[in-house]
Formats: sequence, structure tokens, C-alpha cells
Amino acid sequence: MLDVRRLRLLRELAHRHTIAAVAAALSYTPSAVSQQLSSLEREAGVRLLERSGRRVVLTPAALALVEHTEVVLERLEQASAALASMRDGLSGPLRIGVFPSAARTVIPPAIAALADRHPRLEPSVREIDPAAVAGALRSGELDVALVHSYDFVADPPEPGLDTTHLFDERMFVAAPRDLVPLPGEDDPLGQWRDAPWIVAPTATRCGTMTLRACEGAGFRPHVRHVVDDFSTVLALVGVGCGVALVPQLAAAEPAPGVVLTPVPIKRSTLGACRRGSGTHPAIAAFLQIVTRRRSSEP
Amino acid sequence: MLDVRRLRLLRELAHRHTIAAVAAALSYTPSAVSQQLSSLEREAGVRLLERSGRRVVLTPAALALVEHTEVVLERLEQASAALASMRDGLSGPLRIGVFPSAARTVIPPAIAALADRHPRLEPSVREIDPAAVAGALRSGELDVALVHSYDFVADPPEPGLDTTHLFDERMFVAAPRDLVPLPGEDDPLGQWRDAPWIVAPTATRCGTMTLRACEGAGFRPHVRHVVDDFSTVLALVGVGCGVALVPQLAAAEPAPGVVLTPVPIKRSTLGACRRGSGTHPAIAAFLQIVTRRRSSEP
DNA sequence: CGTCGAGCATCAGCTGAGCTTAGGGTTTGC
DNA sequence: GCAAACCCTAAGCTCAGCTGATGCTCGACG
Repeated sequence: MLDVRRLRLLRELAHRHTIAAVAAALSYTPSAVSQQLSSLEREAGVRLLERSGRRVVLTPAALALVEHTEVVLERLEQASAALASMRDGLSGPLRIGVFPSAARTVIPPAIAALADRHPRLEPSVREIDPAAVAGALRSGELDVALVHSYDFVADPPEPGLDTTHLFDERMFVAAPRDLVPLPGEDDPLGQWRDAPWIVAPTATRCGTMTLRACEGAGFRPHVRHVVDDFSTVLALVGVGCGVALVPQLAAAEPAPGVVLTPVPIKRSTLGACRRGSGTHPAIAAFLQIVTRRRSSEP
Repeated sequence: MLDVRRLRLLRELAHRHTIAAVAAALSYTPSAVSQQLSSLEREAGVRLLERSGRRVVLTPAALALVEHTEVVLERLEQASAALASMRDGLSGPLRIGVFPSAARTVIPPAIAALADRHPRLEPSVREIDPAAVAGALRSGELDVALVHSYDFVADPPEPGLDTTHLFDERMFVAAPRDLVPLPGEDDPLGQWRDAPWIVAPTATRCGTMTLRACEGAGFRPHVRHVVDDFSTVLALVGVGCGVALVPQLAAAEPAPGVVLTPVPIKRSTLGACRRGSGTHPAIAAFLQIVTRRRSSEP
């Protein structure tokens, strides 16, 4: 009988590529991970790891094993979820990962509603870089997370995770009241083709989204400021520093000097959890609350 | 993360109904099983076991958990099989369970062929009571087994096991040469409605099969002798003790005083293995050899 | 081309999960 | 009413598996 704990290490290695990273993610020392993987290799009877430079790569046999492991872990998640739904009342910790703009707007009322409905549940919120969400879910640091998905920005399905669509928001161009758009241009984006832009870092989805949207409107934006936080972005717009693309939620209370114009781009908010844990009652309750509260808004 | 080792104990308990039996099957002390199940219950957070008299019964939550466990174990078997097929050459032990009539006829040439094709494979044959086959497969005492299935005798699909049809044989009525059948009766079974019968114990499938077959022909046999072994049965028939239903394989070399008449009943031989392990190359090779050797016979 | 850090493997040593043994309580069969 | 079957708990022991130390190789960088 293959040891599932060891298989889990191999699965994690397939995603993180170094034993050290696996160890860090699962709170072991690299030595322990190395030893366990050696044991797994011995009981498998097939070479699973090949040294390549100072790293290690998985053999085809190991990759096949990882495929099976994903299924096994998914089913174990389902079993855990089934058990949780058989306990009377939701209780215990629920670790929620969000990123800043969601943390500010969506999360507080959702947490309040959750605490109201399930007093013995102990939700804890952690701001987390979207790129780290998948790993944090897999390694068990988080149980559920909110992530965003933009038009124009492809997000490949993460293996081992389940995502559910929660709600959409419209995107807006935020421009200073006293900035004059390009005359004779109707396109809400195109009329700012010559203006200075405030965008998020290119490495983020928000940044990529803005660049792609402008490309779609036929121009490349003049990037003046690079700021990740939407409330900072709006403050900069308010003092006339440039224009920016912001989502509806972030723009709920714009500064007085800011004019918002809707653009035909939407941002989706998704809930993500470990595959198989979507039926966990606490996770399901949280996602349902987030969905309902947002979609009932005007 | 639920502990699969513990889940396996629960699964076994669901089939064997007492902790002592689980312990015996998996080579533990009952104390160890009890402790592990207690731990499982604690980490599940739900009552899994209820004392009932001096036994213990599974709660609905435990039964649900067993369902998930079956899937997990199946997938782990598949993973093991995939690994085995990636090893170069078949090697290691292959524990085969058979019951006497198969052991005598089908198995020896099959083992020889297997040894010929895969010299590093170490097949070991164990005669086993058909009723114990399922448990022995599940607990890992056996890797593959041959079982029989008769017309008239329903065999409910065993959870956790996979069965593949290997070959069929015709059944024969074996009668002493000098015994006179009922005059004016054409039915090969009905013509012996008044003769003394030799049948297998009622608890066995063979015994049930004979009784049902006779009932199908409209009579209840006069049971004179109860003998499980077909070669003994034929010897008794040969000296005039009565008539019996025997399968083709057992009747290959009948005693001189025995007359065989075919009846429209067939016996099927099936291969059984743990669910998911059917793709294991050693098991697949064995089953293929048994199928081919038998079906190529006249 | 030498240095330094990242990464992996191995060894030695320790700790606790999980086993066995022992013993006691309850139920069932005879 | 006694014995056997069955389960649980307590106590002690053993080894799987962890940490920490050490040494190696590889790659980046001045």
C-alpha cells in the first residue's frame, strides 16, 4: 500500500519543483522531505527523481504517480467535507485567503454574516498574493480563497483546485474631472490614448489587464505611475496624476475630483478551494454568502 | 488529512463486523485496531462506532466514510499497478488463491506458462475457501483469485473487488453405467429424479447449484452423500453410489464405470482481484494465460 | 576563474506514534 | 452460572520519521 503522506510530498514537489520549497510549504525540513521521497522511491520500485543540476526533476513514472495522487487527495477532501457536514453545527477554523481589494470591500460584511449564522465557526482572513493562492490552498495553509479573473487575461485551470464563479463587476475608467479627453473620439478608452496612465505592476493580473485593454482599443498606454492598490490609484487620479482602469467595487466611493466612465470590460471574482472540498459546509456557506451579497447589489 | 491506514481499518471493519476479525486479517492485535479506530474517530470529529452488545456497529457517518475509502483504495491500487508496469520486467511475489478443482486442473499449466514467460515472477498458489476469497484479497493476503459462478446461483458483486470472466464449461450428469434411468423421460436431469444423489454441502455454491438445477427440472433430489471434492464424487459414482452434477474440467478423465451426459447448465470461472489492481501487469498476465489456455481447449 | 549561495543527500541522534502485553468490564451462548 | 467472545484502557517499548549537522555539486556573479 503506497503511503499517501509520501505521495502528497511528491505531488507538492511536482508543483514547487524544489525539495526545499516543498519543505517550507509543509513545515518540514528539507532533510525530512528528501528522506520521505527516498522511501517512496524505494517502495515504488521505480526511479522517481533525477538530479538535474542542483535541482531535481520528476521522471515520467513520478508524474503518472502524481496524477493518481491528485485523485486520491481529492477524494480524501470529499470525505473530510462529508464528515464536516455530519457534525452538528459548523465549527472550527476556516482560513480564508483574499487579496487587498477584496479584503477591503467584500470580506468584512461576509465575515459578519458568517459569524452571525455560524457562531462556532472561526474564520480567519489572510491577505495573500494571488500567485501564492494555489500553493497555499494545496499545502493546507488556506481552506478557501477569493481570486479575480479579468477579460483578456487567461488563467489556466490550476490542477488540484476547484474554482466557482461568484460574481462579476463592471470596470470603469477613472479620470480627473479637469482632464480633457481627446476630441472626436467616442471610445471610452481610446479618448485617453494620450493621457498619462496609472497601472498596476505588469506581473499582476490587474496590470496585464490594463495593458491588454488599451491594446484592444488600439494604443499603448503611457505609463506614468505603477501602483497596485486601487484606493491609492483613485487618490492619484483625484489629484490629476493620470487615468486608470478600476473595478466597480474599488470605485464605490470615488474622490470628488474623479469622473468614472463605464467600459465594456468585466472582472470576475471566483472562489477557489482544494478539489473535493467544495462540498465542505463551511466553505460552501462562505462562498454562498459572498455570492449572494454581491449579486443582490445594484 | 484523514489517515488512509486508519480508513482501511474502518473499511475492513465494515466487512468483517468485529474488531477482532479485522485484527486477525491484518495481523494486528485487537488492541491496536481499537486504538487506531479511536484516533480516527477523534480526527473525524463524528462518532463512527457504536457498541452494540459485545460487538460494534458503524454509524451512518462511518458507512459514508467507507464509501470514500473504497474509492481511495481503488485509486491507490491503480497507482501501484501503474508503477509495476513501469518496472522493467515482472518480478516479485504473486499470491494466487484457488479452490481445489481449479487447483488441480487449471493452475499447474498456467503456473508453468507464467514461470516460462516471466522467470523473475514468484507466483504462489494457496487453496482457499471461496467464501474467504473476498476478505483475503481485500486484506492483501492474496493478489488474485479464481472463483466460480454457476447458473442459478446469484453472486452479488463484492464491493472493493473486480471480477473478470475467464471461461465457461459445460456441466455433466455423472451416472453409474449400470444404473437405469427413469423410462420415458427425456430430460437429462429429470431421468434421475428417483436416483440417489451425491451433492456438495449446501453452504457451497456447488451444492446450491445442484439443488437449484434439480428444482428447475421439477424435482427435489434424494441426497445420499454429501461430498465437496469432485474427484471423490466421481469415484463414488463409479462404484454405483449415486448420480451427480460435475463440471467439464473435473470430468476430464472419468472412471470407467461412469457415464457422462451433458446438461444445459454452465459454470463460469472468474478472476477476482482488488478493484483497481486489474491493470497490474502480473495479475493481467496470469488472467490472460488462464483465459487463453482454457478457451483454446476443445 | 574563484567565490558564494542554493539545493540535495547522508549521517547521527532523539522523540513520539503506534504497537504489544496485561487486565478488567460486558454480553452471549450453553 | 460459568465460560467464551469481544471490546476498552493502561503501561511500557520499539522503530519510523523528524531535526540538525555536514558535505557535496551546480550555477550565478564579479
